[in-house]
Amino acid sequence: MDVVSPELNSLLPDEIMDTEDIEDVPHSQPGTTGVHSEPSDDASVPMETDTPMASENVSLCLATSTATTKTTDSVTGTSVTTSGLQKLTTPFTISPANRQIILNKVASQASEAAKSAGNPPQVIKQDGQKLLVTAIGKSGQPIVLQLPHTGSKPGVSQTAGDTKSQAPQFKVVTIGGRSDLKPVVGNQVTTLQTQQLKTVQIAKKTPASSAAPIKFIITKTVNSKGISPQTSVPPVITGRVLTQSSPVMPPRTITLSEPHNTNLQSIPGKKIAISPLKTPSKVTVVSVASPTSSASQKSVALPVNVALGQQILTVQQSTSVSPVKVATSQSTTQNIKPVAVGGVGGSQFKTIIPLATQPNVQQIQVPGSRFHYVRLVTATTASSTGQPSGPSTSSIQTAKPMVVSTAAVRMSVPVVPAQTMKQVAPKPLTSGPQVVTTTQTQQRLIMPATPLPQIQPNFTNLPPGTVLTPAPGGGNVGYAVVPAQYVTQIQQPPFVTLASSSSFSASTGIQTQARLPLNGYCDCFANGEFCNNCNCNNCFNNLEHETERLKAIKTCLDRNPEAFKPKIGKGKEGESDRRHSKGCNCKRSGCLKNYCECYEAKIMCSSICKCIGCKNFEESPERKTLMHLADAAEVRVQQQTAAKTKLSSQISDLLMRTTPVISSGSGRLPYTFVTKEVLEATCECLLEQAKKAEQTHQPQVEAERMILEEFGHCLMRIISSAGKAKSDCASINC
DNA sequence: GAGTTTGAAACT
DNA sequence: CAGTTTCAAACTC
Repeated sequence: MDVVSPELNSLLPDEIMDTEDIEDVPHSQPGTTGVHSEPSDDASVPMETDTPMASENVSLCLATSTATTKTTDSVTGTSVTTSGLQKLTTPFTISPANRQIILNKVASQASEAAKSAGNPPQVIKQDGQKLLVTAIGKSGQPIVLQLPHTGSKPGVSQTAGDTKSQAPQFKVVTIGGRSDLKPVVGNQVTTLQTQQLKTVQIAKKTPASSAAPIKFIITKTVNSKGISPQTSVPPVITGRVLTQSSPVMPPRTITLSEPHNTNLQSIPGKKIAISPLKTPSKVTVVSVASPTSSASQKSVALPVNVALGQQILTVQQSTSVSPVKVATSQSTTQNIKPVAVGGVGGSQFKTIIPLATQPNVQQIQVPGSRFHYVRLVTATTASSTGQPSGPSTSSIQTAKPMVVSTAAVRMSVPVVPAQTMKQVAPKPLTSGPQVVTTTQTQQRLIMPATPLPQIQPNFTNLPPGTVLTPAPGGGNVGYAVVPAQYVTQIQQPPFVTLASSSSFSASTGIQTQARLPLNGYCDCFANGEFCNNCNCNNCFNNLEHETERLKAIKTCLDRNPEAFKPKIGKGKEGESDRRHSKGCNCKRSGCLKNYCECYEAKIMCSSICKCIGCKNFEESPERKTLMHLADAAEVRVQQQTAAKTKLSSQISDLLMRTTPVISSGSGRLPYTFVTKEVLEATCECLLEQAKKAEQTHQPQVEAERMILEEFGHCLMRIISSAGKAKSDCASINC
């Protein structure tokens, strides 16, 4: 088990790491989300609950303020004690012997100690235990994941030739705890005290927000054996989460069943990037519901720590099993649309769906919408038993996949709204199942970085973006099946460098860079959108190249964490509502041309601007003149437009009134009566009237009036003659 | 539409 | 952090 070091995490872009502005997504029903290890009558018992807790802010960082967690490896005798704030980024130890995973802030150190003592830090491999998961902390309680005994693992059928695959790798991500975590049948989960899970960043902002409910999610793979872990937990397939020292609540253990044939490779040095430094704004909730569960499917907005701007990709999969139910109090549409997750307006959700390998995904363009929608056309017919349908995952087929109800599922992943949401999608360089825990206040999505040999049986068979239904009565948590591509895309080069066996990532990264010009991104990309109907050449900014695209995004964020943030944001207190985040640097344009980003945004230059000869300030006469001219021009345009519209309307009206009388029958139009002779006669009349006025020394105004009056008389005569002619013609015809 | 100007971003 | 380069948008003709 590896965890990204704080140093590495510090390299993560702010969008990913910063969560200050993120607020909880309201949960309609606390304590309703749960994970079902298997279809069973116990579906009503969720693994996690949504009960709001005070100071429930939980980040991926497993932080404990006071509680001390101590775990002892029965085999190695290694004891790890942790106390104080604990970040998940720190490695945690896994004790194969006692089948426990200990989230330990000093795990790395303990691991070193264990290693020096002859105990390999990655003990998980030894037992071939596959999945793990997370923690859901409950107040004050450390999380211990207990792995199932591997002694008798009949179902483990590793792919021939892959020695590493036999050694399962566990990815554990603990985000936060919930107070009301409910044990799932056969699964025992102990929760940590919320305070322990609280991250420093969160603590700074909201020490204890009772209003912010914590939502945690546990992702697990369930053995298909259908064995009820509650009564008897097969050592092979179950992992167990134990609660330690829970002063308030009794420790609860969640037994996590693991797939028999997981191919995850345990690669030392692999780390899970979990925002160590900053509290994740939202935690992606991945919930797995028991297929047999009668509970409706629920969708959860899943923020992705990819600052893509404002796109929303939604994947909707519907099956006849059960209706989709929005886990959050918000409507389905709301899940799709940007949701004010954070206090900062503009937070938006995006559902990121790797489509490269998903032929059944359709990209939907919504007119007038900046959001991209993706629909999964063909719903995966994942059976309630969770049996993988894909042959590719044959090795895992025996394993009982997580209870994935593929009934109607809907997932929306909020993509990092530039300044509102920051989250981390930890990318394990090695493929492996990952545990996702979430708090109500924050959701974090942990996605498999690479093709998940082991967990795929459970998830890969589902369409990307599929939301695994939470347990009936469970919280507003949904488990999203996210293809590995997304994780890899989100991952950054820094992670690659850390990976001991990062050949995959490194190679892909190089390839991506070669194919995607880093400096030549179009507006679509800059806006976090897919290119559509663009004139791009060899465009990779599309769903077909989502992997490359996300890598490029990650690269951009590496270089400039602000890359996808809107440049025009809200100013400080007392300042203008809108201001440039960086300020312009104009030298020759005087900040009065669109070269200036401030001017272009129609905002004044501020003190942070470094422009020279700036004229874009409130009192600037040049600016005022420019504005006046612009306003005048705009007014003129509007007037002209209005005049044209009115004239057009009048003409149409005139034609409508005259045409039926005159044109009917003979089919001649009124203007056909205005012959050359008629015009000449009319003009002569007008000239005569003008002469008359001149001779009588009438003032100009009176002369004009006389001429116009004469013109009116002429028109009346013309119309009258036309009508008479029409009438005569009609009578003749009769 | 071609050429020039400009400034942000990337790069060193 | 400063200087240089690159490049696409804005602008001009």
